[in-house]
Amino acid sequence: MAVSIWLRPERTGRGPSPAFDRGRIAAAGVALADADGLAAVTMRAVADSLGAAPASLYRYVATRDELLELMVDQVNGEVSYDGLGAGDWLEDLLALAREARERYRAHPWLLDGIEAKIPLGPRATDFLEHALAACAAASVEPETAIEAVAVMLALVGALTRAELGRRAIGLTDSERRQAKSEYAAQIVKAGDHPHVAAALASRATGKATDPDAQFDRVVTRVLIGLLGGR
Amino acid sequence: MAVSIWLRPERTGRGPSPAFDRGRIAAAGVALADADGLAAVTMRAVADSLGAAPASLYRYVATRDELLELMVDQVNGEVSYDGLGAGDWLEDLLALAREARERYRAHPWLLDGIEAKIPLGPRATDFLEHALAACAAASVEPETAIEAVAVMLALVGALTRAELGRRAIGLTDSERRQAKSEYAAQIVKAGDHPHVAAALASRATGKATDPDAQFDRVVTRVLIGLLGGR
DNA sequence: GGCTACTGCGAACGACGATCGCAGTTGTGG
DNA sequence: CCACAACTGCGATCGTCGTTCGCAGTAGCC
Repeated sequence: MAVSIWLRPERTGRGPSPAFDRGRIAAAGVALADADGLAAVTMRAVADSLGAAPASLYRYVATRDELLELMVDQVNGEVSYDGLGAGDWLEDLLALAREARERYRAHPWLLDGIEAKIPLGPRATDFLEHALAACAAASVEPETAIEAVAVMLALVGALTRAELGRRAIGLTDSERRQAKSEYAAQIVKAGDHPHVAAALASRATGKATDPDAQFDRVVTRVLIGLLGGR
Repeated sequence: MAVSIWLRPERTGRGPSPAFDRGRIAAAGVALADADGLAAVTMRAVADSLGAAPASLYRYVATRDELLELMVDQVNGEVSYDGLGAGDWLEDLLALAREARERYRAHPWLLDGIEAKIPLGPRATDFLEHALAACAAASVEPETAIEAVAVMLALVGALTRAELGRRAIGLTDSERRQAKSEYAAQIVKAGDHPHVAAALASRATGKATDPDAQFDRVVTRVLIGLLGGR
């Protein structure tokens, strides 16, 4: 029941043919989430956008959580694995990391922490397979490889979140604006947090670093640190 | 209004003295979340556990999201910064990482992704201050330091999540049990995902690795990779 | 051609977050 | 000393949500 992503009871042929399928429902949910965030994905809204009644969805999806699982699996199907296996393992992993970041950019609601509480779907297994294949070329133990992939994915999420400004490690944009006339500014300037203040100042005055270059650099260093090489 | 963690309108003295304070409400929310997960933290449940009516909470907290902000800030106050600054920067950062992991262990609902969509609270700023102070001893630019701290925190979350088995990068425990007789097993054994199958097999047969040693090793390697040294 | 297993769905339930206004309480100013 | 103002907790209620139940209709099977 919890693994319902994988399988559905097969049709006996009896009765009217279904009006939709799980793929279309998931796609409708993804469209709503892309437009107005994860909170906009209500059963009624999805049903509306499909021209159906709210109760009809439950013929295809057991619960809203399962719909979210299908949505995550759906966007995992957008990942491309072209050009892998030609270069060295580091290039392959970096390409996979870029692909994962593109997925976060296209569907920022993935950053809301849904993936963490959703079982690994079929398309996520595809990603894992390719990532482990790349690690195998680095000739490390499987446990080390799984570890490295997990770290890489967490890393991509954190970096993309920072890039999208949804929550910088410093302050949110809107907050940074408010902070000047708020208690936050007092705390920072009071000297309780000199390093934070310095970091905020340097970030304000510093030249804008290229996010793509930063991404590649950090991911590469972490992967080399974990898998050795070079 | 969004930065209400930092400040509240001061009392004029007029009227009856409040029956509670934001700290007690946050503590009640933390207790509920610790016991039954984040979903159990409803305004009514928190009010009940305080012996108050649901509507009364809104005298202290503007919205449920603000209550969650207070809860996160509350548990951030449990972090200890003792013994820092004595050794080298790597030891300090590792100690902070261990402290962060302890926080996740004590309050697993932090892994549900709340932190990501909550503005940086006062106690989180304290943590950031200590972490940046440690990075300063490594003599790196502030931007690199912020980056490294963000990566470290994402890393701690990912590792702790894996350790708690809430979602291993492989499969959930309950799922791994079901998978044997489910479609998942078919996929793995069908040969579509040989590396995933190998990793699962090696994990099943492999000796149990010490999570603490693994944690220290991974965090150390990543930090060295990001901040240089050694 | 009836039986059966399906379909979509109207109506409803319970729980939730949030609001409004009222009764009670406390300090303050005249 | 007392009326007013500024607070308090909170009962009642609203709108929305996820989900369930049962019914009417439909298509294949024996």
